[in-house]
Amino acid sequence: MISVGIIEDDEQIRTGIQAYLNNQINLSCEYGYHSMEAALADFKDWNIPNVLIIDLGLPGMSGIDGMKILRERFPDCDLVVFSVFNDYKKIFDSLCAGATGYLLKNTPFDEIKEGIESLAKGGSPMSPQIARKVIDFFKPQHKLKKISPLSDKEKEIVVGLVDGLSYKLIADRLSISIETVRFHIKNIYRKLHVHGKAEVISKSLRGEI
Amino acid sequence: MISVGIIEDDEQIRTGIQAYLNNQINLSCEYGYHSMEAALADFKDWNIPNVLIIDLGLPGMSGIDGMKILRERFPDCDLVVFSVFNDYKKIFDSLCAGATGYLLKNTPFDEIKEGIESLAKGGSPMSPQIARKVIDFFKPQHKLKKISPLSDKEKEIVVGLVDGLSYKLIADRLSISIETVRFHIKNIYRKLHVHGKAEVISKSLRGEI
DNA sequence: GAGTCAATCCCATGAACATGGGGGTGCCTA
DNA sequence: TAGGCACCCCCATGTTCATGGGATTGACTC
Repeated sequence: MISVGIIEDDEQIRTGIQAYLNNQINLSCEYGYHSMEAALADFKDWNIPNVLIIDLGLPGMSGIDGMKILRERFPDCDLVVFSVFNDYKKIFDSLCAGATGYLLKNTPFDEIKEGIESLAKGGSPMSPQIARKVIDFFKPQHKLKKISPLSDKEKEIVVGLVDGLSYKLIADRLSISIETVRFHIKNIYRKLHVHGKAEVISKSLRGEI
Repeated sequence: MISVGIIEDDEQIRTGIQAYLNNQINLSCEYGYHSMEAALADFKDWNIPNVLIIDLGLPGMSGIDGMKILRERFPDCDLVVFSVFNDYKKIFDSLCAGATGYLLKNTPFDEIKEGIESLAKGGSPMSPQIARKVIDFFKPQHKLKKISPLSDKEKEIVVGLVDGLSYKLIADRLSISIETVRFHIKNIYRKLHVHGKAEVISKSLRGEI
């Protein structure tokens, strides 16, 4: 028997889901709250469901802020976002806050049920649109590739800088003179509008090159 | 009608899936290959399925390397990994290579079919275990937080370094003397066993602090 | 075949950094 | 209450870096 809770300010939705889940043979949903504050006040180590369905657009504390606290206090409770939002920011903020699933509000009841069961089996329920966006996060981004104004050689030099090498060591690694390294770095600085290797390393590691 | 292709060296699996998919009213699976090389030789702009199911452990060119090429040449063809591997490296390498879905080899035929349909609707089919690992990627990692040997002030200084500031500017930002900045940086270098700000920036941005 | 451009080298100067020493003041904890 | 630790400041030395000027070569374009 999986114990489920729901934090959702729309009473109709909340009670509807509670009623549906309580009707399932393997689920119970005794925990229903209209706000994150109410939920946090009620939960204790010995009084916490296995799974929490959380709306993002709550009055008072937001679902995302709430999840950070919940994740900290009750790491064994799986958090599932239940929201109308499907934009990147909301999705990634939720995942970074500790959500283990993300279902859109148009998800049919039976799929919510399946999602909860999937959680128990080590899965992560996501609406299709959400899954696609999460996957897209890893996709190579060609667009940024071409805007790099650096030549191949200059990029090699940047790698050396990122590795923390001195000009001398970069020269040795690339089998060129230290003067050539100097020359390239001058041009790198010009192209990137920076004035020191620290900024080059930052830009590089942040993917701005 | 969705056109599907499969690249899989195990003939039994390949023909089995082809037969099943061809039996579906809304799918066709005319493209079957035993290796990535064979597939790449056959595909043309006018001769490419909508969806490609790809095994990772192929003889010759690996599925991951192949996907990189496919993604480049045929960006409109959705790639779905079909593999026994469920380790982080394989998963993320696949996604970075351009996979839009990832199904484990124990996936029943009907779920493969549903996955393909989901793709067409903008979804990203993933086996539950895979979805969980992808989601976990975003989860906050507390464990590394405490091992940082740097004091609070030192961390502030590191932020300044990462921002590419000179000692003077860091001093101004923190309202302390440049000599104090020097002092802290000396200690930072000692603690991190490095000998220059470049290495500090690298370590910091790589999450090693 | 003149022009552009990346890449290779050289020199010089001032600024910034790395590293080694000194001093202090507080706060906490044994 | 002494020792440890984080924080604050100062000095001196040598190294590395940033930036400006040059010059040459080969490849590719027009």
